[in-house]
Parts: sequence; C-alpha cells; structure tokens
Amino acid sequence: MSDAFNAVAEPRRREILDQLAGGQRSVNELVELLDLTQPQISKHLRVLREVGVVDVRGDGRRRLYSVNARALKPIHDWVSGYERLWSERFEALDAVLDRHKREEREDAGDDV
Amino acid sequence: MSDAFNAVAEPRRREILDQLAGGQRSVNELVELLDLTQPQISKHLRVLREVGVVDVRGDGRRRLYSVNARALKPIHDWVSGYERLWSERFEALDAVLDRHKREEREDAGDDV
DNA sequence: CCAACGTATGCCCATATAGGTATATTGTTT
DNA sequence: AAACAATATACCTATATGGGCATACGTTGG
Repeated sequence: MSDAFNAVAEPRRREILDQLAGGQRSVNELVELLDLTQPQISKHLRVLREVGVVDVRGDGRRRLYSVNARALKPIHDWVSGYERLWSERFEALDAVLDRHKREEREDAGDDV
Repeated sequence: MSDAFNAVAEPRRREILDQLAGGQRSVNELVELLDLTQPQISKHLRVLREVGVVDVRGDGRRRLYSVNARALKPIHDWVSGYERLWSERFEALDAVLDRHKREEREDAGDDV
C-alpha cells in the first residue's frame, strides 16, 4: 500500500536505515542500537522490505538486513527538482538566465 | 504533528507542490488543475502550510499559495546521504578510494 | 530430537488521516 | 446591507498505523 516516500516518513524507520547504512545488521543488533522493542523493529523492517528499501539475507537463525539505496532514488529525484528553488548556486544561475532573457527582449526592440 | 517527510508522503500533496512549482496558484486553480474537490485541496494545503512547505498570500477573496522549497531541504539532505550507495559515479569514486586504502596497507607491509 | 535462541506475526487498542458533504468564514460587488 | 464568490472548517465514516504483549515459527547447538 505504501511507497518509499511513506516508508521513510517514519522517523524510526529513517533511524533504522541510518544504522543499516553503516553495514548490514541483524534484528537484535538494531534492537540494541536503537531503543525499540524487537517486534517494533521487525514491523518497521517489514515495511521497509515491502517497498524494497532494505534487503534480507538469512544467516543461521539470524536475519541480516541491508539497505537497498536504489529504492530511495525516486525520492532524491523528486526533491532535486526543487533544489533550484532554495540553492543559492541555482538562484545565481536563474538570475543570469533571467537577465539574459530580458536583454534578448530589449535587443529585439519590438516597439521602441 | 508532522514534518516535511510526512507532508510529501501523500501523492496528492506532491502533485499540489508540483503545480505550485510552476508559480503561485489560488485554491480554485488547483482544484481545476488536479482532479480534487475544493475541501480536499484546502485540507492538503493546510498540512503543507503547517510544515512550512507552502506559503499563503491574500489576494482579494482569493488566497495565493506558493512553494517554500527551503522546507524540503531536510529531505534532500537526508536522502543525499544515500546517493553514494546507488550512483555509479560514487561507486567509481568508492572503488578508487578502496584501492588507495589497500595499496597503503600493502606499502606499510606490517607482516611480510 | 529437544531446548533455547532469533525473529516474525497476530491481536487489541488508541490515534491519525483521507474522503465526502454541509456549512461557516471572509472578502467583494452592487 | 444583501447577495455572492473564494476558501476554510466541522463532522462523519472508513481505514491505516503504531505501540504493547503474547505467541508462533524456523534454526541451530547440545
């Protein structure tokens, strides 16, 4: 029912991902690293798994989770479209382009 | 109760933002552009407003909404931390760094 | 094979949220 | 001031979600 956007809307799940970014972890390792109960961790991992943001690998009786960052790319792509609206670098570029456009108009001189 | 991550977890709200990215719009304009009822639009705009992702400006009896992209920066910052895990460009960089590290170890030659 | 470990899941509750419809609110026009 | 336009909000319902707890499931070590 959810997508990556929903999955990372939960702060706890972002914390889990941040931990996994440092390398794969078992469920109990995550339980100790973050301050959550084991069922909570497992449930959040399930959501992350369902949207493909984490992968699982069996290791004996443990299950090792790791990040599948590629699933986060749609988020990056979407929000990057707004970068020009806050970045000073892009603001400067926009200013140049605007000025260029204005000068083109003036050079054309339709009426004067 | 929510933050920017929650606000954009809703697909409709992302659509609203995408429209506003093209310039400020009144509520009714959004109603026509997207296929939502006026109360739906107003409610979503309220959420977006509360997390600071949009700004409002009164214009006669209308209210003009615009994007405040700076509020999206935390999302961009967070997800950018994972970019190296999917980008080929960063993968190549990582490979170079790994190799460099390995060579350093070999140069040191602790045991052989 | 059995016991203990590591993990997943089912259940219950409280809360949050979205959709739908009606209505209140605010500003405008005559 | 009254009628109207543009928007916000209240209310209801259905559904989703998280926390807490108990328990089921799968694996391995003795």
